[in-house]
Amino acid sequence: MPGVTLKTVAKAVGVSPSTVSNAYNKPDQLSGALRERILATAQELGYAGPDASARALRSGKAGAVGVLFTDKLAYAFSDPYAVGFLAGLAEVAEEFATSLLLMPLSSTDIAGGSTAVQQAAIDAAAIFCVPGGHPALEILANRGIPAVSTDRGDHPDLSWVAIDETEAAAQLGEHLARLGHRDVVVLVDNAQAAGGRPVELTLDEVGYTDCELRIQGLQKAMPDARLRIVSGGHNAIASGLRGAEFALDSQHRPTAIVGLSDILALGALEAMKVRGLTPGRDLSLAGFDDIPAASAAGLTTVRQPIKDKGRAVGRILLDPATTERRLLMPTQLIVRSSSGPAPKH
Amino acid sequence: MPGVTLKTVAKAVGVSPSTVSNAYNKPDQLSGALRERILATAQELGYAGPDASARALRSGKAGAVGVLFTDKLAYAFSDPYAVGFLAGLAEVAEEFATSLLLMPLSSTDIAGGSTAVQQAAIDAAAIFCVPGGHPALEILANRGIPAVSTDRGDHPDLSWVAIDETEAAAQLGEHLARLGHRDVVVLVDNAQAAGGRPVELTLDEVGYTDCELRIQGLQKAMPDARLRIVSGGHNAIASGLRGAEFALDSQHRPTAIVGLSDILALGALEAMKVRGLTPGRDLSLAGFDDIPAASAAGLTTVRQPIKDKGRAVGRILLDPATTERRLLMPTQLIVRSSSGPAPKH
DNA sequence: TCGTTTTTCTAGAACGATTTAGAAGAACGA
DNA sequence: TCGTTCTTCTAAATCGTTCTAGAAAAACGA
Repeated sequence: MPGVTLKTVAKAVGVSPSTVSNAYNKPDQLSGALRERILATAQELGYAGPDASARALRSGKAGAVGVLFTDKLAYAFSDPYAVGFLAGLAEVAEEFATSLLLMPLSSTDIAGGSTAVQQAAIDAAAIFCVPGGHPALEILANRGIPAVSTDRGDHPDLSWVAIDETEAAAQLGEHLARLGHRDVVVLVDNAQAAGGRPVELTLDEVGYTDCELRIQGLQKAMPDARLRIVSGGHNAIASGLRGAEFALDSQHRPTAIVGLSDILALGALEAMKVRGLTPGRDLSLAGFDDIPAASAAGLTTVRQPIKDKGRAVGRILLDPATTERRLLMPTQLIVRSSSGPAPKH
Repeated sequence: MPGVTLKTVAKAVGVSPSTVSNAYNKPDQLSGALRERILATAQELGYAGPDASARALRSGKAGAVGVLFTDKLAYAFSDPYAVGFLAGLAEVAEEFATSLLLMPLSSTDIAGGSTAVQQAAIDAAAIFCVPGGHPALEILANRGIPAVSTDRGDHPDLSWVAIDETEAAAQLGEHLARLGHRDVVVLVDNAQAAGGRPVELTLDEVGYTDCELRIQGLQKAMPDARLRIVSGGHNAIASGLRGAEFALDSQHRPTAIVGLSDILALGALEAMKVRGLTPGRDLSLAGFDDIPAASAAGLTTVRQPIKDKGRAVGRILLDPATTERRLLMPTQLIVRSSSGPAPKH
């Protein structure tokens, strides 16, 4: 029962440990007959094959790619956008017989060093929407683990697969400007408001670079508009709902609300429903990402090819044939019924 | 740059490797001053902390829980039901600072032993909808890795968190029987039909135990009904669509279609749309799981608490305080507009 | 002051494999 | 027949930790 190892098998068969190892890893290094005999004996002894950790240590390959998510891991699964990314990444991982290691990013004790980012046995890492400058990124860099981010970073070593955030937002901004919108509230994901009370933020307080760029893109495309940044908490329907309520109940009511993710925009849609407001007529609403639910809800949004993004990250990490280290994916403005002309004052 | 290890640091500071190890893992085993000094030197040398594989090898703990999915990994993400499970599991994993290792289950070469199930460095495993008797399960058992399945297994060692499949299906069966349905097509996930051509199956060919139980439950609750089992491929919208088309175009057209997952039922809904059939009037439709899209589509279904299922699996795997090894979760019939009285002949 | 306990640190043996270099024997060509 | 090339297998070193004892020094109680 206890401790059946390579050595045990080797002794039982009467060969050296190296040979047993070869039986598993390099079948052409030994005669077929012997290999059969080794495998049979192993089976008989209840040996389940080379130990994963030992192999990883000696050979320096873990056979797994780490995935780092913003904030709570459980949280990532509530956003179809994140799930789509994962699906694309998983597709490539599967192709290369590599596992995906989802690492929780508990910010507590990150200095102490007992986090998953420190401990995880991985060969490479995919970084999904983690704000630049996050300590976890430094840890990865320190460990010498190649990483690909979904956000353009300024660090020269970092690879990324991203979109032109500014340009994408500008497309949407132009659309809204053309419709005559001058008062816009932008809903963002923000930890400050996670307690439950919505907050209004300055551009500097936003935190995520991609969000900042989107807001700048919007502003650039609608120079005459007044943009306010509001957050109702993390990236979730409920946060969008709260943020939109805050915006709708404020003194100066906007004529358009832009969620920096469809999830947030869908939350805002709920808030409008409660108040009996019709999207596209009483108030315009737009999102980002174009998740499946967006089309069902008639939400104007900026589509990004999320699954392809996941695939591309996977290829950079795993496929030696891929030489491109930085990729800009196309985006597309999808106009639906939730956006319409600004109501005349 | 090359090979900075515990030893390097130890030598630099002038202490033994054990002490450096303790500085990281057992801070109370050495004076604070020395610890500070060690950590500082490590930083200086660019040492990123103990190597994951080496630690895993020596201590016997990998800090990760494996997740095994039916079929393609990329595939799992297209089903909100699977995603919900993952979310619940991730929640608990996060609590215990444990990573989640998603393992591809490529059936090729499973005998050869080079699969993720063989190689993965994991302490425990969650098995999601993998049919009993699958070789991967045996491998896990062989490796001595504790596992929890989402299906009731007959193996005495196996833990599980499941639902009473028969009873859950019987609830739905009674509902349909009461509505007067006598001709029912059951849509199932099946690899045989993955090529694209829908097939009609016998109960024995279904493969998945949980599906078999559901069909038996349906039959039990509607003894007078004629049940036909049809598959349009794997668990996906498109498969449901193809399976339903096959059923609707067949000689003996059913008055009700039951998808053994909401995803399959939603596919059937598409097929009905194309043909201009109104669910609940021209044809009744029901599913399983109650994913978010089901309520939006007005789909009658059997709800199961999937996130709780994930959480429970996580607790059994990770929480020593949890002693229960087998759990039956409650289910609930959710009647919506997609089911109605069978049209009079 | 002297034994006893506590704190702080170390030596050396695992952990379970893979890898490198090379030995022994078989097969081969001329 | 002899030197050469394969094929098949092995010995020993290593991968980078953590663990088990136990030693040395410091603190303690009486």
